[in-house]
Amino acid sequence: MASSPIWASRPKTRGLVLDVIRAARSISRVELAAATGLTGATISEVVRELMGDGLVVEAGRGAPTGGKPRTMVQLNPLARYSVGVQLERNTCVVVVVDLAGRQVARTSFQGVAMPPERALPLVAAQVDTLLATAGVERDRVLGVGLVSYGPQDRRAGVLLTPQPTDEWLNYPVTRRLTETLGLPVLLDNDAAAAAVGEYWMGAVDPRSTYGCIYMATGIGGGVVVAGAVYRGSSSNAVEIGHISMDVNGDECPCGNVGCLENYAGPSALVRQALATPGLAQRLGLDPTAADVLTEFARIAAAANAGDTGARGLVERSARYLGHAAVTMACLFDVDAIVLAGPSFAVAGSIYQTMIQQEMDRRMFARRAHPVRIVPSVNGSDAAAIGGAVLVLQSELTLGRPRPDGEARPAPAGAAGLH
Amino acid sequence: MASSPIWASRPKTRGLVLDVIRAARSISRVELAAATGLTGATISEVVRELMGDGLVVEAGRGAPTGGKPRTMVQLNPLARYSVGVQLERNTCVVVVVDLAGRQVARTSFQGVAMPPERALPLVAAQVDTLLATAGVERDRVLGVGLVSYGPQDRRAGVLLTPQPTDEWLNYPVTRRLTETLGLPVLLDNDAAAAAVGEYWMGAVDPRSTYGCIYMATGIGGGVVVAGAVYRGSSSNAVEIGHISMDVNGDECPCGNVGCLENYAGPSALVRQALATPGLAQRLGLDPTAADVLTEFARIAAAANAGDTGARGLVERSARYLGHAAVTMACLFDVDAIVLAGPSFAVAGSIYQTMIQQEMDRRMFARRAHPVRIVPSVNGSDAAAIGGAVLVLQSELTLGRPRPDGEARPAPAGAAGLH
DNA sequence: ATCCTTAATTAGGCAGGTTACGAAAGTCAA
DNA sequence: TTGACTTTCGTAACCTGCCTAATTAAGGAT
Repeated sequence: MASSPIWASRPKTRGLVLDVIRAARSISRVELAAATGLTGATISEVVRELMGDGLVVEAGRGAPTGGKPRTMVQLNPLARYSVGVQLERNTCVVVVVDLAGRQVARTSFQGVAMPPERALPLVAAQVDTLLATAGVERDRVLGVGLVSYGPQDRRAGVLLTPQPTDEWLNYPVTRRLTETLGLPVLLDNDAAAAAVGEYWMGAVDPRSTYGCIYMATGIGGGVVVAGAVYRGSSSNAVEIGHISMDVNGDECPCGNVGCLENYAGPSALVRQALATPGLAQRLGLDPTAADVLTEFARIAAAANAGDTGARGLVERSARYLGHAAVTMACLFDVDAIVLAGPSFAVAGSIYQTMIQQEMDRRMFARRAHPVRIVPSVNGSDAAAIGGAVLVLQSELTLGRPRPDGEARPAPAGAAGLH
Repeated sequence: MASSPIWASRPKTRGLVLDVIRAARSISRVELAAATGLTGATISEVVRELMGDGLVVEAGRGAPTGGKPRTMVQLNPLARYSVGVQLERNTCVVVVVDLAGRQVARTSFQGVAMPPERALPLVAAQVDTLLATAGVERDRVLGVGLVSYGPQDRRAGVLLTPQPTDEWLNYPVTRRLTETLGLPVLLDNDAAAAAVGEYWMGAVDPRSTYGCIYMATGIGGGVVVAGAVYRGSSSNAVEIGHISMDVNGDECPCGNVGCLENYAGPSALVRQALATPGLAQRLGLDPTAADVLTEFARIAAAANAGDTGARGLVERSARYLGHAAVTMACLFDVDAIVLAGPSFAVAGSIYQTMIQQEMDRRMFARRAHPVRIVPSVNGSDAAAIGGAVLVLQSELTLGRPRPDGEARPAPAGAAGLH
């Protein structure tokens, strides 16, 4: 029953209305009409359809206005769910969220740094048990959003990086997971996912253009324009971790020189801390530790606690990130930049303050509007939640782009670049 | 007659069809159906309407296919015109283009570095005489595209920079020109205009995402996604001239440090040449010259001719531009970057070669697709032509966004950033 | 000449919106 | 309490823009 075709008719209008209801949390039909530009008649009908599908429920009356009071409608969070899976270098986070984007279950585990043939069944098992323990019926799950760092072929559902192990390169992750789980699987970039996550949670103005810097082990970026991810030509946009901060800097495995990640990323900070006499011992860093994030967390904790050495490292990193943020703002003309991911979660306030400072100093004169630096509302799990949200968005509010290629064929007589 | 309402009905479909016809130059109805995804019936009707407006004409038959031969249709270039006006620091270029984007008249003059009250009437007079001498009837002119460097409030039609003189800041340029000329006036960024100019001329794959670096006195940037300019939150996106190339670099009036423009821009090169002993005399540079572009042209000419000193300067500039291009490609994920504007027109091949080299070295490993660096098909006047093209695009192929604000009001219950 | 193939037009229908209007449900003042 | 007024929401009738299906047009092959 729940698996009735929710994309039955007029998918675009339904999606638009659903999106406005979500953003407003609770809204009346007249307000919906004003917000969407549709008429009351159309709204009435669309809302009735949505209620028929159980996606939306009426909830009380609005404030008295002198006439018939407005009846408010809101999402029925229990109507549908989606799963977000984030693959980091060695850890994996799985979340289940409801229609409103709220987390209803979460688990995480280490040890995915193995070939996909062995890792993906583990992931699938975790998804299965998480859904079971959370008591979520399978036919109410819209799909799985799989997010990861690094370049990828989103359409093909394939990673273009030989990490964590060589076998991952070009391995059909999406297809494999779809087969094992029996659920639609979407692949996307972690930072892009974190960015839309903010939108879905209502943390940003829906009309705005904003960016996101996502920092876990590496540094990624995403930009959202009016609720949609900026994709570029191959969905590998906003690779902010590998823009050059110094034309004379060290060569990076990526091919570029002086990459941001090598100055400001957690790996770089841990390396710098280990190279600073005395600091490593004082913070209890383990030079042989495999997990960069926990080592970085120690540095961040020390910086927060007032350790001068640690704070110096973090501030240096923040200054570089500030410059990168200015570059992002210059190029994308954003209203705000969200800081998301586990590494900002442990040292967010230092980063936020310093990046905002750099932004105000470097951008102030040139623009009518300021650029705000804000922490993510989804904290450490922003990417996984964002992955789940991407599924919600693609299944509910976008105009149902069929997964089987483009609707519109290539213009026949169009010339290539000559 | 020519001023009949060309946006009569189904503006979106008409725009789409017109755009495909333009891109293909000559195309049959069946091919139009395939390219747009519409059916032959709809295409028939739309094409008939377009022919009724005189925008499109039948032109011969297609190659035999075994059945009834296809009748080809193409744009009627003489049906409509538009005007492009580019304001540089001290010079102004005015062009008239036809529907196909081809230049039918051009003029340029110096001496706009005066208050707008005096400069704009001059510009208007030039537009008037250019239209008159070209023999273009006024009611066939769709409008004027005014393009300029620096930050601007595109909606309000106002420049946000106190250049060339203080009075320009916040002066209602668009409104003033509209009044004097009696034609619709659009304000836009010169680099963004140059970028769409390429699209309209059929120089790029219509489905691609590509960037443009525009270099006149300063350096600007633009990005086009599927034929539409990437705008960001205030239409001041892709300010590539002011991204930082060195976190320890000199402070720029813009507020940032180590701005690209101060390493690689023509002003910087002229300054560097004047500071190089012997070079200034050898190239015949005038330390008191007001016009940077002609001085830069001397350096470029010498570099092309093999002067080692001059070539060194240009190559240094090209290397910096190469790094900036890599940053642009990293963030926007573009297929190609077009080099446009007068400064590339005089030293294009050196720049193109070196920027392509940097791109291949710095980006190669990370992506499935390469990024091509290509010269503009519109050469030195790319921005002015682009300005005219923006008018064509807005009047003909876009879904006719009325100039009086947004069609869709703000979502009522939507929360701001909290 | 007749048939086959492909192109373009015509005719009719449906989806998804619109405007116009009326019923329902409240507030407010006499 | 009651009638006047305001506002919401649903229904009815219509309009636009596309579709499908059938028809006409214009070649080539047999």
